[in-house]
Amino acid sequence: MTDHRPLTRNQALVLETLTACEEPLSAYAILDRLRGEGFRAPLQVYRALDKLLQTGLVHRLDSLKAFVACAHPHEHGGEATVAFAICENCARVWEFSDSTIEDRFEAWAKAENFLTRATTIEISGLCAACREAGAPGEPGQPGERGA
Amino acid sequence: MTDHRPLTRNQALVLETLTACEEPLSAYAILDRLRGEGFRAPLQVYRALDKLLQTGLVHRLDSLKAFVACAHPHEHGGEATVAFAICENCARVWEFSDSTIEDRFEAWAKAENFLTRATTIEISGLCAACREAGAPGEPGQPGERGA
DNA sequence: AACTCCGATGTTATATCATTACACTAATTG
DNA sequence: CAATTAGTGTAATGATATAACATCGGAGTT
Ligand SMILES: [Zn+2]
Ligand SMILES: [Zn+2]
Ligand SMILES: [Zn+2]
Ligand SMILES: [Zn+2]
Repeated sequence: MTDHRPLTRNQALVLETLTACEEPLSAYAILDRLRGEGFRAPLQVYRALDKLLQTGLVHRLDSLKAFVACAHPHEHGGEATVAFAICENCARVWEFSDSTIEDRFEAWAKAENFLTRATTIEISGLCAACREAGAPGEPGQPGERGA
Repeated sequence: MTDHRPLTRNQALVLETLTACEEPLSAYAILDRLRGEGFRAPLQVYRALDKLLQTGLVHRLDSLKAFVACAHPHEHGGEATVAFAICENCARVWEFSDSTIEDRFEAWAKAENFLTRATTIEISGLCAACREAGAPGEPGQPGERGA
């Protein structure tokens, strides 16, 4: 199923950009950072992202409309359900999974005869560092997304 | 916190539109359905939605970029974490909550000292009816979203 | 009534996110 | 070689969401 051919130049550049960045980046923010490498159009980014999403090297955060490199020690091929905690202040992301949570979702699906294909879990809030440093709105370090 | 003043005309119209529809609707789909009532611009819809989202009468499904009326028997004011199961074939949505799941998220947050503000859970797949009727991709009844 | 405040409204323009369409290149394979 | 497949470059377009500004109307005061 997982195709795993080596990454192309565009795919590698997009992945490097995301890996080098602590925060999620929008597709257009990635584009801007890769103009020096010859990127000119959104599609070049979106197409690379499509592939990286398929292979699990990158995740899309629906609540931010942005993308992050997978930073989780787990193997994503195993299709484990992953949750993302996103700090609204510094924009950092934590990936974690919990087998009990997975079990409960499976139980619900079984009871309802629902065939699960994908599960999206995103938690927004304040990370430990930002709780101490600043306040729930006061930017400690704003952590600008985008350009 | 919850303001609960009576709904304005625009808010009521948007809510009625969503309630009358079995599927989630995009803001622009709502706009199209309300042109007969005098709606002309996206902002009229988005502003009404903002209020309805605040009061919990409507939910936004990030994975669909669409909105649904709250159909859950629960009281949303209680801030219970709700999960949405979305059929990719017929677009119908099921809302449910599970205290064990909530407990596990709380446990993670406590361990990480993360202050949770909102939790988004969306499960995509095939509902029981569509599993029997059709196939995992073959449209039994496509269930067109949007216009 | 006149004044003020505040939430809602109407309208135009703009920003942001994502895809369609088409022509082309490179590697693979029979 | 021809056929297939994935990837690429470019322009145009579509879909989703917000900014900015003027106005309106009710509630509470004076
Ligand atoms: Zn991951
Ligand atoms: Zn933080
Ligand atoms: Zn609800
Ligand atoms: Zn269905």
